[in-house]
Amino acid sequence: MKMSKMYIPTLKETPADAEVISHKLMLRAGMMRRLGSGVYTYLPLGYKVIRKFEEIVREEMNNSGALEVLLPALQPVELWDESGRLQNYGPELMRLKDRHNRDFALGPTHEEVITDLVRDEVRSYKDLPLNLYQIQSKYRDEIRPRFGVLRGREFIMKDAYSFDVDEAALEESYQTMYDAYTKIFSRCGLDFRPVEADTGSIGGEGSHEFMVLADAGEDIVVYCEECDYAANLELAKAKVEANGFNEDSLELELVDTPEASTIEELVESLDLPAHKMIKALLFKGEDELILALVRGDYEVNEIKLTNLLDLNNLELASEEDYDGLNTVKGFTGPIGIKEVKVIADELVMDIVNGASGGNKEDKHYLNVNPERDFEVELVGDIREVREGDQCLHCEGELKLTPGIEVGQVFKLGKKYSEPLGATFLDENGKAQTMVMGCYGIGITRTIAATIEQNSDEYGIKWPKALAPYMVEILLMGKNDEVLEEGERVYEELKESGIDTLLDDRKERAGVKFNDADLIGCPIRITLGARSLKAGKLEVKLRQTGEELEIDLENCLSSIKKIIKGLN
RNA sequence: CGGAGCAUGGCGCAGUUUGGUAGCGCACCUGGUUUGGGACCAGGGGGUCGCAGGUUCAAAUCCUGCUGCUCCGACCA
Repeated sequence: MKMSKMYIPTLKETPADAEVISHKLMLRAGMMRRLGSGVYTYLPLGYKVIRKFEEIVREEMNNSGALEVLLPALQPVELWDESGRLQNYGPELMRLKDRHNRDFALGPTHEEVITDLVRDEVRSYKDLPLNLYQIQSKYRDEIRPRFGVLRGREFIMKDAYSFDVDEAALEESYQTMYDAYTKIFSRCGLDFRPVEADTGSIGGEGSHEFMVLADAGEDIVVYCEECDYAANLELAKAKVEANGFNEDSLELELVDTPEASTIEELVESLDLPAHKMIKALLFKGEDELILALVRGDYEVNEIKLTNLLDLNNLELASEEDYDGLNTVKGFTGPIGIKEVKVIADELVMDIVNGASGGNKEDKHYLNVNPERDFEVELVGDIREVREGDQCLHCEGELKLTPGIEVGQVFKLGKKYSEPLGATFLDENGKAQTMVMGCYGIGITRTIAATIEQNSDEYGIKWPKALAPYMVEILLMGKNDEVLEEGERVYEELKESGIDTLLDDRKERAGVKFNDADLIGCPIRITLGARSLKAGKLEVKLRQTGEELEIDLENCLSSIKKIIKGLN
């Protein structure tokens, strides 16, 4: 493509409302523009990158036996009612009405639609396994869209849905997708990790997220330094280490702790280490209050707590919720509290002579011993893993790092096939419920994640698989020889299938260099009178900054060689 | 939904306190000089000052209401 015929409106100044690198650069490089909150228009350059990535996804999906379909974005709300997700998904669902006042939703995901299709079409076990996928715009009415395309309200996703005869077959489908995802993100040159993940509102029995490691990430990846354990902080587990308190239990004591209600203040005023404190947090479940206990040096992990109690909804209690519990906010503890379900983290249980809230203004208990001094209804793992905790599977230490979720695979089981009645006849002519899996990749989000991981102060540094153009040729000066030679090299590269951009604009050198850095094609060729005289081409690699000269004569083979060596 | 802020040409902003001819930089158009890291000179086009009311001789500026957007939080793939 010739720059003079292309439309790449680069910006010198950074748009004011862009926070993260990918957002700034996608705007500045002329890839996209904002239409409304969380809604973007993709310009030719941005769309070209999207299509490159979609092609990689298509290839790997097709190779793994999945079949591409196109599903409607516009979906009758009844389907969501039928699956039972209408309440659950609630406000995230983008709703609208047609002229007859019928309710519709713009699909945030397509489990219902695909299951509806398959239950009507697939009758026999001979048609299974089946894996259907689609790539299209999806919608989520985000509370707060942000970070450009990383959290938008309209975004492009690839979603695949597998249908199997039983759990064992699902396991195979799941593994196939897991492997395909690993291939896809590897081909993109991304630094990523598959991690164990919570299933959230999609539901199901097991899940992995594919995380691109980047500071802009909204998730926290927990990984082991020694083995390959990795999980989202939402459900990451660590080894239970004994507290090792070798002391006799002492008599319970109520002491004054004026103005001390945080753990730090208590460590100070009670002269007791944080790991001997019992931190108590009051939560509101669906129809009961829950007092969650963790050791003072840990935080409560709400997702673990929610899952342990098998709830759909859990939130921190409000001021009013404390009424009638025989306690005071800021001094809440398990001893003598009423009307609440007490849930303790496993590390709390072997605390000896600890401290807990006195349930009275400015009072705390000392020499608290679980079970002797208070009862616990349920003990489990409800604490958030900390950096440095010991790995559950080996002797290694756990590390925490931010990550961007670019893909997630789920074993759905019968979560949708059951309520929607997706059945088939087995070898014995008996009706069986299909076992499903679903597999998503955020297309536009992956593009942004790639930029988060590949940029510098001058612009984007595309990995070769996603680069809009592999090579950009900059023409220096306007003498005819430069133009002709440039055109010739451009045609030669193009004809051999190398996606090439020719900057033939009547711009000054500095403008071209800066735009080239911003757009970030992996290989930059500078062609001017100077090098032409020497029969050379100047090549600069965007990823490494490496500069080299190649002979003009057989530049094609040199370029091909260079491309092979790129990431 | 709670808190904070913003809305003036395509982009970034000033002007609002103290009401009186809408301005600057970038971008754009024309001509000229330049031409290997975001040139210079001259000329030019483009804005219902977010929307609706109100106060006033006069409103970008003061008052009321609304809308949109951004940030922090809650929430979320």
